[in-house]
Amino acid sequence: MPQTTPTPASSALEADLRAGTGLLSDPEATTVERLMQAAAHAFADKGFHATTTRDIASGAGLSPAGVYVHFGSKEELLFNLSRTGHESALRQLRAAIAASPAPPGQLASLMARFSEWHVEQYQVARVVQYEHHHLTPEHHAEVLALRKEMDALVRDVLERGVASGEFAIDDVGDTALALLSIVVDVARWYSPTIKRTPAQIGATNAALALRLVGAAEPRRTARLATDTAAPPPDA
Amino acid sequence: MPQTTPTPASSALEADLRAGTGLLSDPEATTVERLMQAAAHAFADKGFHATTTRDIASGAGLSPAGVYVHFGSKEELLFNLSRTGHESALRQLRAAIAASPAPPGQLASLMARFSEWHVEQYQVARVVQYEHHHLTPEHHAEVLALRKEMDALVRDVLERGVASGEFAIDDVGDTALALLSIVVDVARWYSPTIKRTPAQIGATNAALALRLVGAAEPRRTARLATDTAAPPPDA
DNA sequence: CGTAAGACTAAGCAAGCGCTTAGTCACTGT
DNA sequence: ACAGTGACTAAGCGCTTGCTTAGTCTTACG
Repeated sequence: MPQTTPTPASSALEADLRAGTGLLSDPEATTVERLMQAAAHAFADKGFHATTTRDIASGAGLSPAGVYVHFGSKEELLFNLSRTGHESALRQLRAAIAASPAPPGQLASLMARFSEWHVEQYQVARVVQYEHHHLTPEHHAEVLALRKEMDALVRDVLERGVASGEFAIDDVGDTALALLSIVVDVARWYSPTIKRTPAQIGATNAALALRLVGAAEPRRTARLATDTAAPPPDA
Repeated sequence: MPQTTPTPASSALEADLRAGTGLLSDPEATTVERLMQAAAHAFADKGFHATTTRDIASGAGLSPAGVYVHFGSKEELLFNLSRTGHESALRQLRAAIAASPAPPGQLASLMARFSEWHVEQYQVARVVQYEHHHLTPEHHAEVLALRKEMDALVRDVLERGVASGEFAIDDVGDTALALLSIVVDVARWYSPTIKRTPAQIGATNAALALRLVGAAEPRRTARLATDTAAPPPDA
């Protein structure tokens, strides 16, 4: 049985600030931070199982054994990344909802900020959205609780908007799921080679959300697609 | 260099018909079909790299070496699955569009049938949507061409709806991406334990799509969520 | 100065991996 | 009757994997 290191976690606020630092780990960062960055990069790029502990070690500038000074196993590294990532995402959601007094503004702000988070932290976001089922059952359950909280926050905004008459939708659960699909899917299709800025993507998804709940500004002029606007569907 | 078997492909029409056959491979099916089913099951469940060729072999009722009688490598198995899966998806899309004369009906039919496909073939759909980047560059390029076709079909329906004045949207590319996000994401959250039928999910997504393009039936009564309707966000 | 603790590496182990080899068996055509 | 063919397996090869061990170096502290 492996001697499990007592699970370091590196200030989650720091993690929010260190946004898109690029391919090679920041040599100024602590070793634990560099390991988490290297793991996020590799897990997002190739997936948990295709990533070797040697990939992570060399990405952080360590020998293969250096990983195990700080993390008891590869799965523990994934868990730390996944947990802090979910917590970071939840913080964004809560802040976005708090930034506006009424459901329509809350929904717009929520979609914009959460989409921007998926773009700016797209490596972490990919791990959060697509790698959590490789966790051990115990760790998976812990992360699932955070995911349910995220879902509940979105549903709550929708329910209050329906109650106030500002939203006109058929079903809160279905609509919440569709809204989250639009955001979560950003982590799948986004690539740094895409030219749209995080703010543009956020604004687009906020506008789409308001349409979906029947709270969009009255009417817009229909406009045919120009080649300048649309992103490629795949990298 | 490995002696590559001349790439069997098993009638794609057959593949469409054999929908959700469950966990264990159909013993009536041919060996190639059983291998593809076992691979789809394992790849969807654990991902390409976490799946061993021994998993696939035993899932198809063969010894580990039996796989290599029919496929030259594990990647070739993924490629066959991915290619026939993309072709099957494309066929659904085209049939859905052909089933209706005007853009609103085409969009509704497209969203409904494509969503249903993601549910009924959810193991294949997961491989199609989430495993294709594990292909070799050559094979990846081939399925990317099929993916671009799928995207083009959706955009075409939107553009014709905008041109006819039936759709009122801000940007065709952004809207097409959001619609595809809603459908593709079905493969992520769907699980056979969920109680909603494929037809229900398809109808929901068709209705959401019509709202999103501003072509929904005039107004609906706002209705608060009841516990009976909404699916869980995770398995 | 001595020593204890922590961060790290060189080397390597056992297990599991993708895939191959050599051969068996059932069936087909002549 | 028999050679040929294709589907399949038992055994295993060479390599990579996650992780461990034993030890070095640096820093902190009495």
